[in-house]
Amino acid sequence: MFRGNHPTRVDEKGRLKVPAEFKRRLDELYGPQFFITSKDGKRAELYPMKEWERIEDALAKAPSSGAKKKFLDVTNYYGQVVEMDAQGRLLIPQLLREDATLAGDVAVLGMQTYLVVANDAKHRAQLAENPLTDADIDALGVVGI
Amino acid sequence: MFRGNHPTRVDEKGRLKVPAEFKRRLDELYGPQFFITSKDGKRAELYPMKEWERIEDALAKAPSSGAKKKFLDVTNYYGQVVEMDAQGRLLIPQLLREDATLAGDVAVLGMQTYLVVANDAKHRAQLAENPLTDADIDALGVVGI
DNA sequence: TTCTTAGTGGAAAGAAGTGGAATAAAGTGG
DNA sequence: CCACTTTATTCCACTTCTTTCCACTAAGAA
Repeated sequence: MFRGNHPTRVDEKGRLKVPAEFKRRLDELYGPQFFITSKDGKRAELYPMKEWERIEDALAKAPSSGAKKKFLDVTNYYGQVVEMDAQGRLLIPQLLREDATLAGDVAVLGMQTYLVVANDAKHRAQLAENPLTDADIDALGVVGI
Repeated sequence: MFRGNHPTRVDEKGRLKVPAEFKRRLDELYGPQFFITSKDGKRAELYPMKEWERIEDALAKAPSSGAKKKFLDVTNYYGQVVEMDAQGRLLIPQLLREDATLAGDVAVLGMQTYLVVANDAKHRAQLAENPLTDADIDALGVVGI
């Protein structure tokens, strides 16, 4: 399970330095291959290949639907298979770099099974715009939060 | 399985440069022959010959129907058998080039068993017009996305 | 302070992409 | 039916970009 925010950087060549703690986890649980994509074009999502394949399988079994088609259209448009090098860096596709403004300082967030890579300022703004409400929390139905 | 987006170009002669990664996959799994066609005239679909034959076989076994007739009418109207040259380029039929506006920058999307070739700007516009919403994702019912 | 690990920049080698010339094929008119 | 014109295809050679790897710097632990 990936959790928390690990600030890092994207260099001029568009390479993301995977924070050491996440890298260690990834090396031990998965191979060096990832599927990097986006559902909204505003931030990147980094899936270990196995996790992404699991999602593809689940989708393949689901009946055809507009939502499914859209999902594939979007994720395959932004998506690309990427490999992490020995230095723990991986190249973010240009399209994603541009649309999600991934350059310089970025936040890498652990989202349990995958990672989110976001422009820090943009992410803050989005949180401010669309805050978590008491109603949202109630809807979760989980005790102890 | 083909996945992700590999931007490439169609040159003035109407030749599509197959992105190297897809080319490698195709060379290893299939021959240099493809069936290029379209279901809507808005973007091209590129099937390795074997995959297209599989579809034809499945159709042949299906009973006659309006849907089947339409499918054959459209795919055979736009369709053509094409070969990839040693440089990884293949000639897109003129009709398809015109209708789907395939010139200059195009996106080649991996769609598991086949590839989609779309005008980049057009595809983006389509995504913007019809974005993937939280409700869509919820509707998929897949965990871990 | 010294050792180890994390992060960064960049040069060199190799691969990918591109244009266009040469060759072949198809089409057209006499 | 032949010769000529035009179009299409193949292949070579150049350029550009990408990837890989090496080496340095910085930061933190012993």
